[in-house]
This record gives sequence, structure tokens and C-alpha cells, in this order.
Amino acid sequence: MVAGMQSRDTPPTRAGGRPRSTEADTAILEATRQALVDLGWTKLTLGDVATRAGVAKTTLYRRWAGKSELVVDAVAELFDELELPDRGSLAADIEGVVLQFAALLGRPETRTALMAVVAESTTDGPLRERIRTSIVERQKRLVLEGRERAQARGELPVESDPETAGRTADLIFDVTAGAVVHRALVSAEPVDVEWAHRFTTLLLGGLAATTTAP
Amino acid sequence: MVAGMQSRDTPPTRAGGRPRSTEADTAILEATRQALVDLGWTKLTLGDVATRAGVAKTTLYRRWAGKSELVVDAVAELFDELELPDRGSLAADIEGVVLQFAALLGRPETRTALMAVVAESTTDGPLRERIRTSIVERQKRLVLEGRERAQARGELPVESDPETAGRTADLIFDVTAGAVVHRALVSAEPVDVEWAHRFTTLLLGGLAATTTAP
Amino acid sequence: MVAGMQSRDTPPTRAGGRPRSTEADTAILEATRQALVDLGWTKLTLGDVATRAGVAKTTLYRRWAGKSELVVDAVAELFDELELPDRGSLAADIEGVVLQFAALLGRPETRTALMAVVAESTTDGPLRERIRTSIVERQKRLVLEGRERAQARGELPVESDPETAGRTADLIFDVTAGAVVHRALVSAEPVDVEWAHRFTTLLLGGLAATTTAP
Amino acid sequence: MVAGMQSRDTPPTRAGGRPRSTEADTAILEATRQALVDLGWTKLTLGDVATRAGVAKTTLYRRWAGKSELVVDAVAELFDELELPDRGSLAADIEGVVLQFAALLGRPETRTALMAVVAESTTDGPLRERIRTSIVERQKRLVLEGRERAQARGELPVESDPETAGRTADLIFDVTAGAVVHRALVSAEPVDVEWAHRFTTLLLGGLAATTTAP
DNA sequence: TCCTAAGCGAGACGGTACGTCTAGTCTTTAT
DNA sequence: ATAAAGACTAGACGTACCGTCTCGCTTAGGA
Repeated sequence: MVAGMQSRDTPPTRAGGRPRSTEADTAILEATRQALVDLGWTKLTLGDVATRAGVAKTTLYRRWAGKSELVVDAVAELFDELELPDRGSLAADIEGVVLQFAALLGRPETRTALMAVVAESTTDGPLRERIRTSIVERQKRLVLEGRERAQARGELPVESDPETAGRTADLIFDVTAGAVVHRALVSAEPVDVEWAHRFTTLLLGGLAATTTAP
Repeated sequence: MVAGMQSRDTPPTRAGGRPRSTEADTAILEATRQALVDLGWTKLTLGDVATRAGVAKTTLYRRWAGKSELVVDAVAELFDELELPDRGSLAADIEGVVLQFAALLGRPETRTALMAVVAESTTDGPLRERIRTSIVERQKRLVLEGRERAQARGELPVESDPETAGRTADLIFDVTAGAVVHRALVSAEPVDVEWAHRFTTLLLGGLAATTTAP
Repeated sequence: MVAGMQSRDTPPTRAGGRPRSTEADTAILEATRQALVDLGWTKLTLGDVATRAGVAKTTLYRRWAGKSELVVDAVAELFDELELPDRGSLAADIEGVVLQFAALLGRPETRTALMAVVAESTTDGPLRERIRTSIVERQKRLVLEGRERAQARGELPVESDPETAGRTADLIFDVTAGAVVHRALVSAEPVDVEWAHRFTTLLLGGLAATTTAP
Repeated sequence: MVAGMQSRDTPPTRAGGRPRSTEADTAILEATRQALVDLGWTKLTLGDVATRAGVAKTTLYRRWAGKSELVVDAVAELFDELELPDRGSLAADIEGVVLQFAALLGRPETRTALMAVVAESTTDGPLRERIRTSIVERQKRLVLEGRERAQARGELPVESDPETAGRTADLIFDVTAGAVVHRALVSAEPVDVEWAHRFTTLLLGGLAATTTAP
């Protein structure tokens, strides 16, 4: 789950009156994902989501500012399902997470929503921030966990300078996530075991070059 | 230029009737790019583009099936401006093209449009094909040119198996384009000389690893 | 007024939700009449009516199925202004109502609209019924009132057979309304006091012939 | 036939060049009538008529100013089919022509077109004149022929004052045509033998009253 | 025989209105 | 105060016709 997500626009004052239905929240996010599957991003409408969730449109607008915000929350929950399984070696761990990520991008709701909200975010600062907070930064944990595990195994040296370490982690994250997304959605080619292996070889080879030669 | 682009839906038979205005085509594509700058993808409307181009809405719909197709053609022209400058070494060439690509993604019309049409293409097969034809496949030339030039310089061995060569080129393309896009649009961090240098080191290091070790 | 007109498409069930604005109704019908005056039937557009009434197009379409239905309701209100003044004799009463009807047909909104909706109704059954209900049947009251008054004065015998009485009333109605409309709109000649007098003489003479001779 | 109709906009100067196709004229008018049957007045479009006639739209616009003019010409030909059969008595003649007229109004092309062009003519002077010339005035011949025949039979006295005679003929024309049209199209009731008989009785009775009493 | 002016089919053009759809807001009654 | 219902303003959608135009081609009569 998206714990401590503090998403949505929390009501400022806690006063009297009928409390918000928590079931509505769940129903709306689930309905949003189903609508993404059925209709795709463009044809998804908030009125339709409201109907599917058995909720009034006003209830929806009371909680989210618009389509983009709603969809970010709906798909963020899916990204949290990603995890880094311990397969015994760094290479195997990377291959595993690449394939997991590819599987996530294979689901129609993620596929259509992810690029769309990123596109929206290019002209919408707050949305960009929401995406960073809810999705991007949260998933960098995978890189960090992988590195720690590899260092524990002795597969990677411990980088002393924290700034260099951070920049390297960012680079790995952009290269990995970017390559998988580009392969899957732009080139529209399959991300299979063979490709994951080839990519991992490239990444690890490059990583060695970055750490040895300044 | 987008030579021989055979885009749009060309009238099948060349019979009688007033011929289509080529000036209209130019005006529409230019107006589309300007509208992308001013309004972004979501707020761009075909009616507005038509007005800007001094053209009737019907003229627009006669040539393009919808917003996505139009925008793909409009931005495809920009991608054709990319070129691979000869900077003397493979590393310098890669850095150069990475920075060029980053500059292209820095332009608001490309920034907002590219992700949007890719998002659309996830639920629209013909559009996906159009993107591949007009943008993706066309730009792979940069990878191929770079490799040939490096082989001529003796920086890279000549790969004998054409299939392996093709797969490697595809991998390089996805990794490079994907990393730049992810860095620029998803992570929303600058793609500057320093990052380009670090990325190039990673890529060349990885490339060496892929070619030496199967 | 068009009391109890039960026109428009009344919402079937009375449940929750914001009630329809009655002010909008009034404004729309008035705007329709004004648009008929300014533009005539053909150039009248529902978008323009909506603008004049200060109302969104959807509000208009929520209440009426199309241009014809709207215009029927708008002019039906005018027909209800007709009344049968007591001028002391049957002949004078008839002349009076003929001139009133002619004056109504002289108003541009009625002039242009009446024939147009009748023309539409020839290929539109529901519309034909609406015209009958809202206009034709309602105005037959003038014939019935005139007859009752004449019978009270002793100018006309009381017809015992209700069916014969009904057929005669229908005939009088068709002849009178038809003659005035044809004179005013088809022949495009004035319906003045002189013509009204001549027509009344013809009608009353014919009426005597119908009642005496079977 | 509509002989000497001098309708359409004849080319002013007779110079060289390819002459207009007379087959096109025939085909267009026939196509117009068929389109009226199939689509009714409102949904009839000039483009569709052109297609049906196997003719280019420009050919159509070269000859007629618009939809109304075209339709007037197309239906005027049908009105010329009316004639006054000699049935031996004035009453029988009137009943005959009333039923003929009713039959004409029963045809869908006439039914939908007649009221429509009259409606148009209320805001279009030249069109009104065209209708008068092509249809109204042409059919008054039926009244005049009927009177002459009745006078020859001795059923009607010869009116000495030509002005009075003219006004009476106009009145009869408006009353008859108006009553039939109103019965058939507005009241939407059948014009059958029984009605025609009742109407004729009324008309002849009234006629006697007008001629005897000033 | 060629010339030339108009007619012709085809179809693109700038416009305008259509009737529908969605966005977000507002107004009602019920909880 | 929140909920469901649904009416409200605003405006884009994609389509259909309008009446005009621009093509290349045909069809005559006059030179």
C-alpha cells in the first residue's frame, strides 16, 4: 500500500458533519484502474469513473483536483508492488527487476497512464512534483537496495563520497527505467529474458567502467 | 527535411478535381508547433490550429485523422533536424548527439508532444506504427552512422553477424534515447555536459563488455 | 397563457437533483420568438437562441428535441392570445376573429414559423401531433364558442346530432383558417375589413345551405 | 408541361461556347422530386440531388440560385397536371377538382415541398414572386374555366363588372385551396368524397349568397 | 481546321451550424 | 458537512452542407 502517502487534498479543519466515506476512496481508485483498462487515458472521463464507482461526481471532485491527479494516485499503488527479489547475484537481481518492471508496463492501465501523466506534467509543475513524490522517488529504493545488497556480497566497492554515490544511483535509475520504457512503449518491442540479459551485461559493464576510470 | 515522408492519407487515385493546397500543409504543421508551445498538448484544439493556420477545420480533417496524427507529423519534422556531428572520437560523437537530443526535448513543443503521442499510441495501433515510421526508425540512423564512423576510425570492431549487429544497435538506441528522455522528463533533472559525459562513459564501458564477453 | 400545456419532455420520475430552471424556459421561448423576427425560420439556429436567452445549448436540447418542437411551443403561446370578442352578431364575431387571425399572421414570427413547422410535420409524425395538440385543437374553441353564442342569440338552430355538429365545426374551422392563411401567405394579398366581410358573407350563406339542405 | 416557363436564370448574352445540357435539366428536376420523396424538404441537400442526377454540383448552381428555387420548379411541373374534368354540373366539377388537388397533396413530394417553399417565401420576396408566377396564378385557370363552363350551362349568372368578378374568383380560389390544404396538412384529416361533398355544398351556398345579396 | 468560349465532373476550399460530449460548478433533498 | 442526483455554463468535438473555386477535359460554333 501507499503508506503515509498524504495524497489527496485533506480537509483542513476537522469539524462536525458527515465523515467522508473511506469505501468511496477505494471504489474510485479501483474504478479508475478499470476504466483505464477499458477506455485508455484519453477516453477516460471523470463522470464515467464516478458512475463505475457508484459515486456522485461531486464526491470525486471534492477529493481530487482533476483527471491527472486521480490517475497518478491510482497507478502509484501498482508501482508499490515492485520489489527486489534476492536472486543471489547483482546481475540476477537486475534482470529480475527489469522483468518485473516490464510486466508492470505490460498491464494496460499502467501502460496508457504512465506516459500520459508524464506528458501532462511537462506543463503542470504541481503534477510533476506529485509524480516525483508518489512514483519516481519511491522506486529509487530499488536501486539503493540493490547496491547495498551487492556491496554486502562484495560485488561492488563502497563509494565513500555520498554525492558521487547519489549521482551514480540516479544515472542507473534513469538508464534502467528509461531503457525499459523506451523498449516497451516507444520501440514497441518485447522486453523478454534475452533482452534483459543483454541490457544487464551492458549496464554492469558500464558500471565497472564508471567506477574504475574517473 | 522529411523527404519522401509519404505521410498523411494520400488520395488513392489521381483523378479530376482541385488539387490540395501544399501551402495549407506547411501552414498547418507550423501552426501546430506554435500551438503546442502556447497551449501544450491537452489544451491544443484542432479548431484553434485551423484558425492559426488560416485554414478551415475541414481542410485539417481531410488530411489527418485526429490530433495525434497531426502532432506526430508536426514534431517528426523537428526530429529530422538531429544530426551526428563528427567530433573526432566515438565518445565525443555520442556526447554531442545526447546534448542535441536533450536540446530538442527542451523545446516546449517536443517536450509536451512526445510523451503524449506515445501515451496515445498504447491504445492505438496505427498511431504506434506512424510513430515508429516517422520518428523512431528514422532516428536509428544516428546510431548506425556513429557505428560506421567508429569502425572506420578503428574504435570499434566490425561485427560480422548482421543479426547481432542489429540487436546491439537497437539496444544502444533504446538505452540512449530512453535514458535522456527519462532524465529530462520523468526525473526532471538537467541533461548537461557533465551528465552526458557520465552517461557516455557508462555506455562505452558497457559496449566493450557486450562485445568482448558473449 | 398556455396553461397545463404539459409540453416538453417532462422528467419521468421526481427524484433528487437540481430542479429545472423555469426562468430558462421563459427566456428561451421569448428568445425564440425574437430570433424568428430577426432571422426567420431558416436562419434561426439553436445556438443563437441559446445565446440570446443567456443559456447553454445543452439546456435547450435537454428540454426540446429540435428546432421544430421549440418553435411550435414558442408560437403556440401567441395563438392563445386569440379570443372571440362579442360584437353582437355572428357575422360581426366572425369578421372580428378573421381580422384577429390575420393580424397574428401579419407578425413576422408567426408568419415565417407556422408554415415551416407544418411543412416539417409532413414527414414527422410526433411533430404533427404536437401541432395538433398545442395549436389546432386548442383554437377550435373559437368555433365552438362562436356557435354557442349564436345559438344563444337564436341566430343558429341547435344541432341535435353531436357527430354532425362536430363535422360542421371542423369544416368551418378548416375553411376559415385555410382561407385566411392562403390569402395572407400564398396569394400574399391583404386580409382587410373588406375581404373579411366578403368571406363572412360567403361562409354564413354556405352555412345556411348546409343546415337546411342535407 | 410548363411551357414557356422561362424559369431558371437564363444566360444573358448568347455567345460561343458549349451549350447547356437539356438532359441535365430533366434529370435534376426528376432527382429533386425523388429526393423529396425519400428525404423530405429539410434533409434534402443540393449535393445529394446532384449525385442522384449524375451531375456536378456546379452544374446545379449554374442554373438555380438555391434549394427553394429548384424545388419550386420541380413541383410546379406537378401542379400543371391538374385539370378540370367536365362532370356535367358545377357541383360535380368542384368536387372533382377538390379531390384531384387532395390527391396531389397526398403525394409526398408535393406534401413536404409546398408548405416549405411558402414558408421560405415569407422572408424572400423574389421567391414569393416565383411561386405566384409558377404555381398560384397558373392554377387560377381552374376557377376561371369552371365559372365559364357553369355560365355556359346557365348555372351561374354572368357578372358584368370585371373587378367584382375578379375579386370573387380570388375569394373562391383562396377558400378552396386554403380549405383543402388546411384539412390535409394542418388538421391532418382525410379529404375524401364525403368531405368534398360537404365543402362543395358550403361553397355553392355561399356563392349564391354573395351574388344575390351585396 | 483550328480557335475559343462556355459547359462539364471532380473534388478541395473557407465557412457555419449541427447535435453530442465532457469539464467543473451549483442547487436541491436526504443522511 | 457529506452524499447522490442531476441541472447548469462553457466550449471542443467530428460531421455535414453550403456556395465558391480550381483543375483538366469536352463540346460546340465561328474564323
